[in-house]
Amino acid sequence: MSSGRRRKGIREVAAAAGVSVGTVSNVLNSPDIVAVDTRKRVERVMHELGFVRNGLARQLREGRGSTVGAVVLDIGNPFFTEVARGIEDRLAEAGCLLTLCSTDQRPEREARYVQMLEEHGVRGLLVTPSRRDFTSLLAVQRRGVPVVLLDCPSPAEELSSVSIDDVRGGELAAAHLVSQGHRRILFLNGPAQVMQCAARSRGARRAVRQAGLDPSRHLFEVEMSRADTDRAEHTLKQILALPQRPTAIMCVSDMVALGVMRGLRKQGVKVPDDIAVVGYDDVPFAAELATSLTTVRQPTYELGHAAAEILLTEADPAVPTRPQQLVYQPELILRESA
Amino acid sequence: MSSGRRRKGIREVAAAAGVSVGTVSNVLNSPDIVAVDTRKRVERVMHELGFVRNGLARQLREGRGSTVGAVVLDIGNPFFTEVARGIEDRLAEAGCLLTLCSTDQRPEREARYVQMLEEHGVRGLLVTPSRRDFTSLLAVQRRGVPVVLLDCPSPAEELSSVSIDDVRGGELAAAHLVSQGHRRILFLNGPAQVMQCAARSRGARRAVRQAGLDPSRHLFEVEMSRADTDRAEHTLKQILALPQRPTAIMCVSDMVALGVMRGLRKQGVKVPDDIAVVGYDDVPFAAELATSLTTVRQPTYELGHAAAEILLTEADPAVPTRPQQLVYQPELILRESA
DNA sequence: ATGAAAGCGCTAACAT
DNA sequence: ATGTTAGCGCTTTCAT
Repeated sequence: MSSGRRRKGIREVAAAAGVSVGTVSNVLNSPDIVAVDTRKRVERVMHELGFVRNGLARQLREGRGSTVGAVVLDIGNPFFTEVARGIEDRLAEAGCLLTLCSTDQRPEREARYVQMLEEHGVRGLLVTPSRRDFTSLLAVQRRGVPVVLLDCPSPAEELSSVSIDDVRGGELAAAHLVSQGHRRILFLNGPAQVMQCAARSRGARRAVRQAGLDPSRHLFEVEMSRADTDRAEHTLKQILALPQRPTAIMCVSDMVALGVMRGLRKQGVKVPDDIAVVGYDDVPFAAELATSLTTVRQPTYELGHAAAEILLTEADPAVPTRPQQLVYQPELILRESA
Repeated sequence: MSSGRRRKGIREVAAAAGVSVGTVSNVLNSPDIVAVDTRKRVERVMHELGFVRNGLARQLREGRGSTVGAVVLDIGNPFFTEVARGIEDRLAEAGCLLTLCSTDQRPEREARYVQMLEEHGVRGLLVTPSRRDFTSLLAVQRRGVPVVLLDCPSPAEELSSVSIDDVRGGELAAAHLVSQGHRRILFLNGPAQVMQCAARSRGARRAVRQAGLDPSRHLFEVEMSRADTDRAEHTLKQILALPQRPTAIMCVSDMVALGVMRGLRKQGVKVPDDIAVVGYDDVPFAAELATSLTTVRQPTYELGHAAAEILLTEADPAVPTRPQQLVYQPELILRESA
C-alpha cells in the first residue's frame, strides 16, 4: 500500500480543477493574482487530492535549495547539541531545514559529508573543520555555496567564521590553576590538529609564561586521538601510573573532565585536594557533579544562532557581503573542582 | 565573488571533454560501461571544471530523495542526541543524510516540519509525535513516504515503530521507591499528552497498586508543560512549599532530575535522606552527580539505529514490508539518590 | 486572470 | 561505446 500510485502533482490538480498548471502554480506562489473563486476551487482540489508540492523540482527550478548543512565533530557532544539548537531556531525563522552531520574529527568523513551536502544543493554550509586545511571549503565557497566556519576562526579571513576565543579560554583555565599554586599541570587535550585544541594549548602556555614560569617545566600535555569520556577515563589510568603525578588536570572539555573525575573517584583520588580538575564548556551537568566542576563557559546557543544568521545573509544574492569574523569571549566559572 | 558564474553541469563537462551528456552521466553512474580512456578524460575534465553533480536534479529524475527527516522533541535533550547518532550512523552506511527538527512538543511545529520534510522529498520520516493523533502521519505514509515512530508505540500498528516500554520503565522506578518504604511519592511529569509521559505514569500507578497500595493516596503527579531543567527547578520550589512534602520524587527525565537536585541542594534538602530522587534516561552525567542518580536506562543509540534500519528497508521499493513494532526494555540503574 | 511553453540538470531508454 | 532525446514537477516569462 505504501507506494500506491504516484504522488499527485500540480498537473493532476490542474486537470481536476479545470485550470492550467500555471494557475495552480500561481495559487501556490502568488495567490493574490488569482481570481478568488478560482483560487478557492484549486485549493479545495489540492486538499481533496492530498497534493504535496515537490520541493525538489521547485528548488531545481529556482536554482537554490532551502536546507542548510552543518558539519560538526559530534552531535552527541552537548556542546554541539546546544549549537545545533541555536542554528535550528534561526533557520526555522527563515523556513530552512537543518541537515546535521558528525565527522568524529575524521577529515575523510568531513570531506564526504561536505561533498554530499554540496551535491544536495544546500543553501549554505556551517562547518567545524577537523583540520587546518580549508582549501576544499574555499572551493565550495567559490562554487557559490556560502560557508561559515563554526567554532573556528578563519586565519586568512577568506571565509566567514563565528568562534570563541579559545586561546583566551585556555589561558583563563591555566591562569586559575597557576594562581592556586599548581606547578605540575597536565593538559588532557584532543588532537593538536583540531584548531580549538591547539589554541587552548597555546593559551595555557601563555598563562604559565605570564606567571613568570617555564611552560616546559610546569605544563605537560597529553594528546588523545579522540576527546571523549571513555577515552579520557582510560588515559587517566595511565597518567596516575606515572612516577610524578600532576597536581592539576586541565581538560579540553567537560566530557573529558567527566571521564577524569570518574577515573579519579574509582582510584580513590580526592578532587580538588589530591588533584584539581578544570573542565571546558560548562555543560548543564557541570554544576551538579559529585564535586562541582570549575570550567570555562562558552556561549554555545549564541554561537549557532549567529553562525546561521551570517550564513543566511551571505546566501541572499541581493545582499553582497564580505566575509566577517565574529569572536565570542569565554568565561571562567569557579566551582569546587579547582 | 560568491556567485561568480553558474555552477558547471554535465553539459559543460560533456562539451569540454568532447563527448555527449549521456556519456558523462555514464561515467557518473556506470563507469564500467565507458571506455577507459574516455572515462579518464571525462574525469579529468570534471576535476578541472570543479564539477559537482546536482543532486536535486538527480533525485527529481530518480523520483526519490536520499535524505531522511527526523522530527524529535528537542535535539538539545541528551536522549535524542544519542538517538540521533544512532540514526545518523545507520543512514551514513546507506549514503543518506539526516535532517533534524525539534518540535519542543508543539503539535503545530511538528505539523510544519513534517510538511516541509515531505515537500523536500525525504526518503522517509522518523518521528516522535507530540500528541496522540497520527492521522496526518498516516496520510504522509499513504502518499508513499514511509514513517517510523520513534520512541513511541503505534497503537493500531498501522505505522512501524521503535519504542521503549515506558509503562515498564515507570513501573521499575516507582516499584523501587515503594520497596524502599516511600508512601508519598511525587511524579514530576511532562505533558500527559506526550505518550511517554502518560505511559510512565500508568506504570508508576501499576507499581503502587501491585504493592497493595492505593495510588490516589500514595502517588501524586505534577504535570509540567515542558520537561526541562529550569522549569523543573522552578516547579520544585512550589512543591517544597506544599504543606506535606513528598518523601520521594520520581522524575520523567534526568534533565528534570537535574533541576530537582539543583533546587533541593539550594534549599539544603538532603538527597536521599530527606527526599529520594529517581531520574529517567541515564544520561552520561547521571553517575557523576553530587549524589549519583538512580535512574532508568534506555537503549537510546540502539533505538535510533534500529529505527533507521526499519525505515531504510521500508523505503526500499524492492522489498514490500508490513509495519513492524520493535520494543526495547528499560533497565533500572541503582545509585545513591534513591 | 489565465494559458502555453520553455527550461532547471539530470538519468535512462533507445538509437547508432 | 557513445549519442540523442524525452521527461522528472515545477516556475516563469510571454501571450491571450
